Amino acid sequence: MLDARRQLEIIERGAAEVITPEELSKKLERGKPLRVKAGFDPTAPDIHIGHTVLLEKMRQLQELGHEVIFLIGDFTGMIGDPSGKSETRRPLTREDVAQNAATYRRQISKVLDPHKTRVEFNSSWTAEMKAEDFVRLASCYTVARMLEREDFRQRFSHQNPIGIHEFLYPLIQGHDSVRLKADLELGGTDQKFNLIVGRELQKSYGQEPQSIVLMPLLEGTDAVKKMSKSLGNYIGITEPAPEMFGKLMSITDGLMLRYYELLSHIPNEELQKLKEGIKGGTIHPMEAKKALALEITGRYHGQQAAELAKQEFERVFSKKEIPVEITVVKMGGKDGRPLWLPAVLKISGLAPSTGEARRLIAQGGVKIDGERVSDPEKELPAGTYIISVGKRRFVKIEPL
RNA sequence: GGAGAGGUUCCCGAGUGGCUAAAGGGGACGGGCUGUAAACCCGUUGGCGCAGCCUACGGAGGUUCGAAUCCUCCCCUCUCCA
Repeated sequence: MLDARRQLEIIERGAAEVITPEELSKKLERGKPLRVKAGFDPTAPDIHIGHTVLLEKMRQLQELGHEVIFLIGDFTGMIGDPSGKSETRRPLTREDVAQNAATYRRQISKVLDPHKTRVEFNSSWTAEMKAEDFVRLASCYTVARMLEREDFRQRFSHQNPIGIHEFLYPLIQGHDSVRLKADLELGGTDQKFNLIVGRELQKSYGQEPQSIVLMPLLEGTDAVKKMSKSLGNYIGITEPAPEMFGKLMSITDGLMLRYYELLSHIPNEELQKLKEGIKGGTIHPMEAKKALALEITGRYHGQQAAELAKQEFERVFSKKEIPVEITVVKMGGKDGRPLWLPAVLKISGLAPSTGEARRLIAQGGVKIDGERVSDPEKELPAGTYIISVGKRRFVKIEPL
């Protein structure tokens, strides 16, 4: 095992907060593998690279020789995290959970070593708890301390409802740490309160409290809001390689450095050099971004696919050539009559409506075989054409 | 249970009888500049073979030559009191 100081350096990379570094350092100095816990929601198993920030941290800990537990909160999921607005959740069935777990297992194997990863479900011990066990658990915490949690505090002061059962969420999550005898728990910054409850509960149950590493919530491709599916600023890890590569290339330089810090496997020293190189002008940001896109795309699709995605990117955007893979749409007017361009754009999916198509043409966004067209009433005789809208949407039209 | 506020186009949000396909902002898209960056500038942002027509301001009716705007009923959201 690496010495404690080096380990801590690696663990702290990208972390928003460590509670507390001194305490964690002491644990590491013992030279024994730590038991590391990270909990995941049993819903939404279709993960994006924002979720992988936590997974990458888990991977690092695995490589440092620690025992990593991937905990699926299937029991907690029935309560619904209070922070998740008021959406009443449909309780997941056993089959849902099993299926989601399988998806998780498959997707996380791209980051974590499946043989070293212990997967647990918190229902396996929570479902067996008796009423008195819950009472004992609940007695370990006070209402006043519960109300320290920001969203509880706010709702309480605004006289908005707080279900009693919502208090169980942090308690059960903390109790998981007790059951697992966790030395360290990882979570997003939004989980801070819950993880701290875990510490308190461990003390109540006579255990050494877990340390905590909080990871930031990764900003999405817009560089402002946190990555989420509903905001459409995400990069899903199952997206096709060219798509993934392209999205990574479109992020801002600042965000690129953040992605490097939180997602790349390059060591801290190299990261430092990279930052300096970009600042000093010896490294072109675009080259650095290509390397990042290559690394991440390669992680989920393999080196070869990533390399092809890069070539494709350079082909289409640097050399302005047409893509290798291009959607082909066959169409033709009746009796060889010419095709009305806006209709062609609509049918081929390049525009959602003929109105939109007209606008795109008028604004100079449409090219046929590389030639810009400006007449919305343009008609095309039957034939083969490459039509493009903007920089990235291409379709090949062929006669029926 | 009682009192009040509100539901407008992708989102926020103006609009209180015709000049309103509906201000302004955000987002998105297209163009310019570039590194598909970012920032910035310009433009577009209901549908339709489009100088015109059709559909739209929670839903259903009604008043009116004319309604997002006025009336009636219904649905939903929120706030305050109990």
